[in-house]
Amino acid sequence: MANLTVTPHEAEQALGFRPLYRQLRDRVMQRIADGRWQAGQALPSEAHIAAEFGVSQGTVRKALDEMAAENILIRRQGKGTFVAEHDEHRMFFQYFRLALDSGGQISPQSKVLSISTGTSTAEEAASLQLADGSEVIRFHRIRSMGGVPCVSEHITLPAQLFPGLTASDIPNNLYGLYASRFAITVTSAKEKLKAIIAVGPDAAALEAPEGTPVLEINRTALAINGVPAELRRSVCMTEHLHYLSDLH
Amino acid sequence: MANLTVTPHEAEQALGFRPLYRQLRDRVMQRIADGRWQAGQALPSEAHIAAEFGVSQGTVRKALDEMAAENILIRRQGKGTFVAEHDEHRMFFQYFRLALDSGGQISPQSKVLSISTGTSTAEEAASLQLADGSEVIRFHRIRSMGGVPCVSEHITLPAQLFPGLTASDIPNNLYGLYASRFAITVTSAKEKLKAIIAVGPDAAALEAPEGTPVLEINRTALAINGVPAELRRSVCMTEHLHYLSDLH
DNA sequence: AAGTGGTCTAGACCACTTC
DNA sequence: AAGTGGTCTAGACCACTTC
Repeated sequence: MANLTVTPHEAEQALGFRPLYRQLRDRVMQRIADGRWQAGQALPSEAHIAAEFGVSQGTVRKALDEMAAENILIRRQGKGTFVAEHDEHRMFFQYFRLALDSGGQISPQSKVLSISTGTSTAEEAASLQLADGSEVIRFHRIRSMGGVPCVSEHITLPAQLFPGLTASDIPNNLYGLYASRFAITVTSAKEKLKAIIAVGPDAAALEAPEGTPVLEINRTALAINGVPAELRRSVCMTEHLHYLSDLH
Repeated sequence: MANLTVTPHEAEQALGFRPLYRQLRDRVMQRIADGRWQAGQALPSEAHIAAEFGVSQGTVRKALDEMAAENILIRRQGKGTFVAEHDEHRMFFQYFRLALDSGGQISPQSKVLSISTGTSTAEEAASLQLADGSEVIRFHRIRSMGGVPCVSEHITLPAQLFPGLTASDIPNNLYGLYASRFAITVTSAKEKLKAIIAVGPDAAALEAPEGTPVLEINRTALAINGVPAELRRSVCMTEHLHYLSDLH
């Protein structure tokens, strides 16, 4: 185990006890991150990995099993261990919880109505854990299904994390863009929902008559390191749509 | 391993391959279910369990680790393995997603307004996977926070699963009652949310003025075996409340 | 010092997939 | 037949808790 940490005793001194299989896990993660082992491809067999890193197959197994439990790897008996493909479609619907009452889950079209930069309000700064008055990027977009506007979205981003973002860059799947261009991987989000009456620019963008009840969703999205990366206020027409929530 | 299934070959014939550690898991589950190992109490040590069931300590470990991952057991190095306490409070808020805008999560008071039995509608039968026209129990209750009505709930139960349920039985925490009195443990639920305008008996029960936007939640709750056990339509005032959704 | 779960190893054999 | 991950065992040693 010359390649990994050292003796248990030294490791203990340095940063508490860190098991071999976790050290191995770190190194496997590194290989995935630097592209030596690519998404969708097979890793070497347990035996090969064990030989290369100088640990037992049992230790390799423990590291890979842990990563499989976190959906980083996929293991298939008889075939091998593969780097998971966080495919676009699945990722998208993980954070898009609106579905048609009739059953289908369809992808909406998006159109950016405005984009601007400015200084954060006290509330934004608090939610994004920024210093007061930090630079933020704001944009407003409308999402439609089959040509019918259904969601009006107001998004606020810390400018520091998204240098050079402009309206022309904005695709339907924002979190894919955040990951590929800004190395910001959204891993969780917290949403607060309310029923309100549509008013002002939202009502206009949604073509909602006076007094229409709409679903307001306030989201804070967190990056992989737990840092808030996005605020999003969505106003949704729910006449033919609903929001799906799974409780476990 | 005379106590567990038999030979691998026979098991294979019977129902496909079922590993030893899973068979052991089943038997441990049974002991927890029949009360021989009670919530909050320690199990015998891995070595004792291994000896009693005639398997290796590694196999015991694999069974217990799996149950720990599912929050059925809690393992503490140096202390032992304990049956998890699915405490009331945690269980309740797992399925009660409404919180005050001001921050606190408070438990609402409940009052049953009406209860009746009848035959299921086609829609209810489909959602509960019952034969058309099966007997169901329906009740309507109102939940209040600090004396202010906030949720109007319409609940439909398959009468077969809840024999002898009457209005006087109904506590604030229904799922606790289902588990303790009817041996029905709700383990997951799917909710569909919409924004609507309060009308009829809901508006009356909520003391909602004409045109008030409210959050409508349609829940299907599933028991441990995956069988639908309850339908619940909740109509919520969200002026000072919001619905919390965590996405991962 | 004694008891608990946690880590790590080495090795046998099995289930599944591919050739 | 050969290669993969999955199961199971036995045993050594370690980290943590309690006495």
